[in-house]
Amino acid sequence: MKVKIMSDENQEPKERKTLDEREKMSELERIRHSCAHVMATAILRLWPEAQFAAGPPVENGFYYDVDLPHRISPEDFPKIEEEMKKEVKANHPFEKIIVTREQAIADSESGRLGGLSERPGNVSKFKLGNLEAIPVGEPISYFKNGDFLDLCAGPHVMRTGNIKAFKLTSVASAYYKGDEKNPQLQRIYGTAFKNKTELEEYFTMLEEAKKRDHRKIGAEMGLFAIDTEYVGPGMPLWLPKGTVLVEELEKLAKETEFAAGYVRVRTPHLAKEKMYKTSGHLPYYADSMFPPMLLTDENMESKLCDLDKRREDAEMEIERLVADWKKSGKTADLTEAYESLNTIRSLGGEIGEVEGRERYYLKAMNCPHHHRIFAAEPKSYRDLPLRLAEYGCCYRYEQSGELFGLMRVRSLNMNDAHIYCTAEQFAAEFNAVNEMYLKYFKIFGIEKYVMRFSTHGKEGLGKKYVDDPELWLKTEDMVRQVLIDSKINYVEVPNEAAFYGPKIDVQVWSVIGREFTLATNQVDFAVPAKFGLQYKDRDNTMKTPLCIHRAPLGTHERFIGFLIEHYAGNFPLWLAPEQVRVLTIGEDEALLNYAKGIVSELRAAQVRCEGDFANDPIKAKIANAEQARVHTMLVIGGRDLEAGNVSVRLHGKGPQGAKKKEEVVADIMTAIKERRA
RNA sequence: GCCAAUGUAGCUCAGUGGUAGAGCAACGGUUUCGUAAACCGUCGGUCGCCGGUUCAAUCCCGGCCAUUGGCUCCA
Repeated sequence: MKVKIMSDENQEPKERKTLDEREKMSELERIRHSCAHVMATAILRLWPEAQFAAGPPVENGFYYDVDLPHRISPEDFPKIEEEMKKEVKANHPFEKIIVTREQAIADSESGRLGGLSERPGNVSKFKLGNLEAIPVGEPISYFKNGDFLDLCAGPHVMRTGNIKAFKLTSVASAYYKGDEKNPQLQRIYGTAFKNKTELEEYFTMLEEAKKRDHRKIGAEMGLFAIDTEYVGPGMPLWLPKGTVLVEELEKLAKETEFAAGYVRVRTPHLAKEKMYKTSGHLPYYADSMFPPMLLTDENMESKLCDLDKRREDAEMEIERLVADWKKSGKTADLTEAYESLNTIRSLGGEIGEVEGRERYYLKAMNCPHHHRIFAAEPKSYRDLPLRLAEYGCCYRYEQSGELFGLMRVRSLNMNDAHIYCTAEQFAAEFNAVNEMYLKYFKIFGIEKYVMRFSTHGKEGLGKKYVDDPELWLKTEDMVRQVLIDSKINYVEVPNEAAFYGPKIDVQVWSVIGREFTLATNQVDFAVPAKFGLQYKDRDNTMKTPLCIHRAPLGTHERFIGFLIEHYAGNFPLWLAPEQVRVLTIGEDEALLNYAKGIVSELRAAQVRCEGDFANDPIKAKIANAEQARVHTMLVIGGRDLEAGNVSVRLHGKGPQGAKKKEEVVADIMTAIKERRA
């Protein structure tokens, strides 16, 4: 199962690890890295022609990239594992051998490196490539276990027998050195632990994690559905219970933003091509947008149809002339016919190009629309900061292999807002946005987070993106200062900025260890100018505002996906799709009236309350309610009726005893109002 | 988009070269039960879609679609 996802971080370290850093490998990493060598040994016994590339330890195990005509499938795992066991049992030492570069090159060319023996004609090409990456002066070493000789800096465990517990897990493809231009290799994943118990615990943990998977819980609770046949992949339908989550989040955002001085706007889902040409999104982002819609009027349709017919006729005429020519043997003049065809063809192109044929795009982001709202009315410095907020629905054409439940979708609702401000106002505004993040983290009990501050690379200054190096540096300094001043947990990542400015991504981890980029916060000093956005300053001159893009709750889709796993579907009362269920014991009329009265009272107070008055034993009703993850169950029998009580039971926490009805209702209302955890 | 695996009832899963089963859910009854499942019955499937091999395909082969695990990408 995928534990690390949505990472902006490249899995492969961009910089080579130094030998000192490698020496710091933990015991477990050494075991795993050594296990990768053992796996390579096993694969070579089965397929001696295999060529290996890189085999590092990773977060939950290890992999080794291999090039092999035979496609390894999970069916091959048992026999590979069998060979691995033999190698472990042989208990070969991992011998370190220091060699010269010349020696290493010679051993690669003979096919010896990454092999069990010399393999004439089968050059260890990837090892040769790896050698080139080793800086001059750094010692070059081999590690040898049994017959397997590998170019490797180590470190390893002492002997193959030290690998006590391992299992192969999956196959994937990967590009050599992670570069799309390089050949694809088969990446065989496995994991290893210090002992069998820990290995088993790991797989048990994976099973547990599966139970919290938002896709599973989403289906169980009836939160969302993805109808790939009729709606399309990556475009979730929010079912009634999931919509509750959506609307509660919107309510939270609207209240928070209102208090922070935001104003709300609404915009269409489409815009003309000019919008995205102006914003500069098209050249950078076209692949991620749905293809444009081409608008033609009826007149043009018929013209194009007519042309199609004329073109076909012209082509047939040429065919006929050619056929006659062949048949009769007499030369014929085709010039005229071809000229006619070409004229028709060019007419088609012209019609396609003429004005009036508009391209519309589904919006992939809300900012350009908001910029046009800024532009809709003249602005003065008194209007700033202007904070435009919208839960805007965007569409992104994510690659098919990227779609993943609610976490990576093609239709998304962003908790979006754009803050237009002056450079002087920037720090305070940016800081207020950060405060908002922290407020939300507190409400949801998100303790582990990191803000990734993405800046442009040095070589990118003034070239790749916005051609104003000074502005870049100045803005980055402002952001950095705010982050430092607010003592927020952040890391700086060069080279990953948006094309219009530096950005901050907020990374969080769900309880099952999944990593998410939840929210984003970007500085834009480029696009407002492209749209000619200006305000009149005190000195009566026109100036361009800065813009902060921010989405503390990210998108509904990803945030709710995260929340489902975070809470394992056991939402706090304020979020729970079904907050209260009243369960009756027996069918006495007075009892039913009492129960129905409670349901009405709670619903009148906007509490999501249902009644289960069915003809089932109370045990069954409770089992149903527990399974549906109803937050609060109010069990009512004869005893409660007489005393004016309700017996409270909380989901996952069991019975809480009988209490006065008024007291319970009041407590429910307070817990919801406070968004109690 | 690339590599691999998977696709049987709403859900979880059996199964076979001779057109399919179980449990739960749903529906209809019976049951009147105090904190996680009372009993009986009924309904439910073009075995992902399209094509091929075959007397016969859910099963074998090919293509497509979708999902999953990775890779690449991610404003």
